Amino acid sequence: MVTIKDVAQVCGVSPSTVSRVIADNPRISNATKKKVRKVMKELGYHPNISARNLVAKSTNALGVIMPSSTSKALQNPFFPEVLRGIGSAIHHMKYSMSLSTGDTEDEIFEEVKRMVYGSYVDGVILLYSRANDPVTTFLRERDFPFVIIGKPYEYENEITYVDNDNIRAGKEITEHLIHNGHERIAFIGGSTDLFVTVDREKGYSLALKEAGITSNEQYKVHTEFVRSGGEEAVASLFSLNNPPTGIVVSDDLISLGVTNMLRQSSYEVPKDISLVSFNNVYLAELTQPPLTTVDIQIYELGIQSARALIEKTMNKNEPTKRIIIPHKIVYRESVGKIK
Amino acid sequence: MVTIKDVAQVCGVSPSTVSRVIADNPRISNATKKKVRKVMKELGYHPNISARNLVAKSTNALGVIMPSSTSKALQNPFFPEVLRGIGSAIHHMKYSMSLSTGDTEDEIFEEVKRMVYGSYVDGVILLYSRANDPVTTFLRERDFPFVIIGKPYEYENEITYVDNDNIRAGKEITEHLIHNGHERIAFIGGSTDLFVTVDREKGYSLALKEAGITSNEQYKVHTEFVRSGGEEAVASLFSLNNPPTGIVVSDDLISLGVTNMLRQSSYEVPKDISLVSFNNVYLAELTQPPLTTVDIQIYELGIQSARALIEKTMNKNEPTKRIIIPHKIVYRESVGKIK
DNA sequence: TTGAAAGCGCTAACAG
DNA sequence: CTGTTAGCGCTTTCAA
Repeated sequence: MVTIKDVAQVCGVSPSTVSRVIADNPRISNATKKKVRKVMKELGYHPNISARNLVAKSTNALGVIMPSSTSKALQNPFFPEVLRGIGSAIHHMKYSMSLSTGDTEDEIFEEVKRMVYGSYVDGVILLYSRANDPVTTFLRERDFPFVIIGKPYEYENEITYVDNDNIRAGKEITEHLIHNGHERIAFIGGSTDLFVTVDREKGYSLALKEAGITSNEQYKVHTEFVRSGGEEAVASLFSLNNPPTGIVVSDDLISLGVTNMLRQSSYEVPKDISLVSFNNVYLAELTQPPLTTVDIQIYELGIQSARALIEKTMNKNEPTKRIIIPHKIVYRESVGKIK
Repeated sequence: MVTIKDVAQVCGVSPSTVSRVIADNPRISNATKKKVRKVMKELGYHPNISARNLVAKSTNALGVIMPSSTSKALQNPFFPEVLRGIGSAIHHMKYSMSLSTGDTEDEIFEEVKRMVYGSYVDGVILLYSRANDPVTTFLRERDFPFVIIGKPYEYENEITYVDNDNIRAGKEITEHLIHNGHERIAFIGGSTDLFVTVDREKGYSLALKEAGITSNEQYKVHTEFVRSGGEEAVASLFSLNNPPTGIVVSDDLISLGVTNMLRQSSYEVPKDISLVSFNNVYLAELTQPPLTTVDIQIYELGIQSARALIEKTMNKNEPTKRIIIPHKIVYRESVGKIK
């Protein structure tokens, strides 16, 4: 391995001079800079990160924590897409990303501790937001820089987070159904442990209320991402006296499941029933019919969270921020007009 | 930050003793070990990784390289699933994972160079295999430890890789169609730049040949993951004089698209046409009907690649290996009997 | 504009 | 069984 000393020796300068050239220190003459750079290239010199990190007491790396993967939820295309966003921001800032996937809550917590205690990373991005999350508490108590993608359960004002305005998005997409003449509108969501679900449902309720439609508890269904149980829940929706004519589904992946249950019961979208959902992952245009869905700009969520976190690591008392990424509705063919 | 010296001082021993306790060196008395450990806990001591890496000249970290994300292919649930596998292996070995997503080939190459030159990682896992890949060449020429998930394009005997027996899998799944009476069987695959596609198609051809079915070039279609163009390709399949009664599709995600094109043309699966594919991602059971597909054990691909790579980094002249992960066919409802 | 020297936190001979 | 010492590769005062 070629070190700073080797370069220095060949150049006939001191190691510190070489170091300064690397940092592009303005107090080094252009002549020496040029010479040193030439030699660095010739010898194939590359700075050793560990050595640099040791003295700098910082790693220029961010930790990214995936949610517990006990459920199949991780197969949601949401994740590769945020990772891409984070990756892009990180690349441009010359940072690196340390990824942690953990099967259980404990495993995740362990990994975070390793990252933080071992000074593996300068900050952490949480790809989930859960109630009573030991990780969040840990990070908060240590005052270790972190951001959440999604809305924090507690201490909302003390935690920097990047999210969509899910209430508004939920409202708007429901209104789209209303504008198309729908009045009997159901909501199918994932676990209520997740804030996204809750917020999107809030928006749904709000839209109904504003439109003067009385909401119907029987129209609200919560199901896991996985098949099991989901079918019955949806089936029950259609055994009602007044089955819905439109459904707001909280996630494209769930929509896929719903579409198919519908088809099994010989309901046709959008003729018999209209469907709208959220995320606009690649799948949404692959289904038949393609889904009208809220594009939440997943990639951008990734970029912004990484940027916000990097700012925080560079300046410990950067103020807490709440960054809301705009959404937009993508109109496709899953919605029909009533009457 | 509490260092080894602090612990040493409080314990009244030398730093090296503390270091040895950390390494659980057998030549330290149990008494001191106990005392030192107690103090470490009390002071909240955690070893500094950068310092350790500097002297150890190794980082206990693996780099993971995603394919270029210009195409939407990255949204394939395949990726979160391999990452989980890798993450699991890595966690148990107390390694960490540095993830690189790059938009362009150049960006990817840059990141790999950073990882390798900067000694960020001890080895690299490539989540793709492409012809004329500068990254592969770079790694090979430097003799830097790496493994490929998939089959290398060149130097197959010199590169450790983890893959399925895609030819056999392709053969078996095609035979399943044949056993159900199908003779006019088509193949729809992704880009032929990918070895997976090629191998699975080989298996398909082989099965036909063994069954004495003459293969038909018109039955072979290649389409990108993305919608565009895919529809026409499939449509052309059904404008033939003798349209197929069964289709082997090289990826569950493509299957999803195909199913929907089929439905658009009022073909019903499995009544009018049978469909089989590969990967068994979560989606495969969410479609209507659920897909008969080859489970390639993505998670296991991840685990094994990480393990193989770690072995390699620990022992530079660990022999080159080819690790084949067994597949199994998951029978669901997308296949019908002919006659 | 450059060099000398100290030190980041840890490990590993070597010595005892 | 434990301490002393040197050094990993880099940055950064301080001095010139």
